[in-house]
Amino acid sequence: MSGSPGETYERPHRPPRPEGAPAADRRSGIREAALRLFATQSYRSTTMTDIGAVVGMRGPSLYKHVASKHELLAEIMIGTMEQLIADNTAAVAGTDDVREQLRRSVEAHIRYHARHRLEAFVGNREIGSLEQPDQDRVLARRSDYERRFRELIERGMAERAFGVQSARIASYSILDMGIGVASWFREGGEFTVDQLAYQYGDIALRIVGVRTPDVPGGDQ
Amino acid sequence: MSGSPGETYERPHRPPRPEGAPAADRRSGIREAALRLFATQSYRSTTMTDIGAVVGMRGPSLYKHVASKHELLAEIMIGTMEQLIADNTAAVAGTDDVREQLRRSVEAHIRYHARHRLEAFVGNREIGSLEQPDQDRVLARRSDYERRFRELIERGMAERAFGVQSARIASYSILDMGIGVASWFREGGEFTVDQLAYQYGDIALRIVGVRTPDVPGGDQ
DNA sequence: CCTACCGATCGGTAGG
DNA sequence: CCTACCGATCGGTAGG
Repeated sequence: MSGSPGETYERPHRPPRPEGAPAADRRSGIREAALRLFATQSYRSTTMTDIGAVVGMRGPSLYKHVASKHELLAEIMIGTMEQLIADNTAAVAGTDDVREQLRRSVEAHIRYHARHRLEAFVGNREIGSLEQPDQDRVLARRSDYERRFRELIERGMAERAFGVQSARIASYSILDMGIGVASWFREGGEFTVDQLAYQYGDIALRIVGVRTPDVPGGDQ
Repeated sequence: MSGSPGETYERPHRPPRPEGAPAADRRSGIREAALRLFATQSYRSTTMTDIGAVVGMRGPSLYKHVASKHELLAEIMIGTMEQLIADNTAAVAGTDDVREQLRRSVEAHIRYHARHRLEAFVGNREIGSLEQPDQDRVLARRSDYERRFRELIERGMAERAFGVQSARIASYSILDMGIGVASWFREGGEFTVDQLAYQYGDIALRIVGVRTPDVPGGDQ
């Protein structure tokens, strides 16, 4: 729930290149640098000079590897949504039980937001920075992703496994609490990613009305 | 959970001033215009010319009413946190029951995020755009606000009214799902602000392990 | 409240 | 991969 992920960078004149770094890694190195800078300074405030400095070249030299600054943002954001959708597909594949599918969906959601904090953070803050047609591409994938959770909850309702006042609000609340994880989670803190995922799985089940241990006054 | 709040503006050459608008309203009009533009285009992408166009003057003329563009952002963000804290103080004042205090705190949280979507949206996205000492001022108020929820949950645990694995995660999940409301809520949609607040109050109670109607299979 | 304008910044291109 | 540089933008000031 705090501000943007904070790190510090140095920006020497002609520096941090491992000399003989394979040209193939160039592009992914640039993407990683861009991601870090977009997350900490915002897309708009990050300059090509900034990105270049991290990977050890001048701003204009980046155009040998990428078409534009916007392309870097679009790749990050579309890749993020594709990964979330793929993870969700894998999560629900292993079982037919709607409770277990919800738990696994939420755990995958949390795991992604904890392990790929920067991607998730940028993905949620920079939607307005995307130009068309990339913005629509990302929004379409977001709708798809949201729909999976809503329909899962609706199925749980139909099977009388879940009980909520509104499947839409239940799904938003579950998704939004996961999104929040990208803002405050830090590896090496009080909880591991796995512990976090499990706890949020429990919380999601409680939201849809499934009984979980740790009820008030003991585990009855 | 969608993108930024979308509206459209016109930017005529010398336009939308009600002619004899009281000079006292000038400043608040400018703040409102800035808020809308910061929310839809981001702080960084909003120019003084943009803001001036909304209130019917040239960019440089704004400096007769405000000290800087940054001052507008800082006022919005500090004001947002102060209001949230004041609302929370009022919310817990009317009762001693920890369940009822949590419900009212969450309802106030949701109400603010639904009624002041733009403030909340900007308040959560533009923290990194704030310069010191304003950023620290806002972060200090955020910590205060978060602590209120965490300590309330801890009290509920001590009184055996609540049962959670981690008060910190429970409070983050509750706060974060409320923050999400600012992204997707639209007045005139499926739910009124009051209905929304009530439903989230229920969800929060479920998260902390308090039984609520609409359990699976009827209301038990 | 306006025009003129300063000083600085930035994405991207040219042409090695 | 670099330097030089274009064209455009922007916050803010000067001086009415």
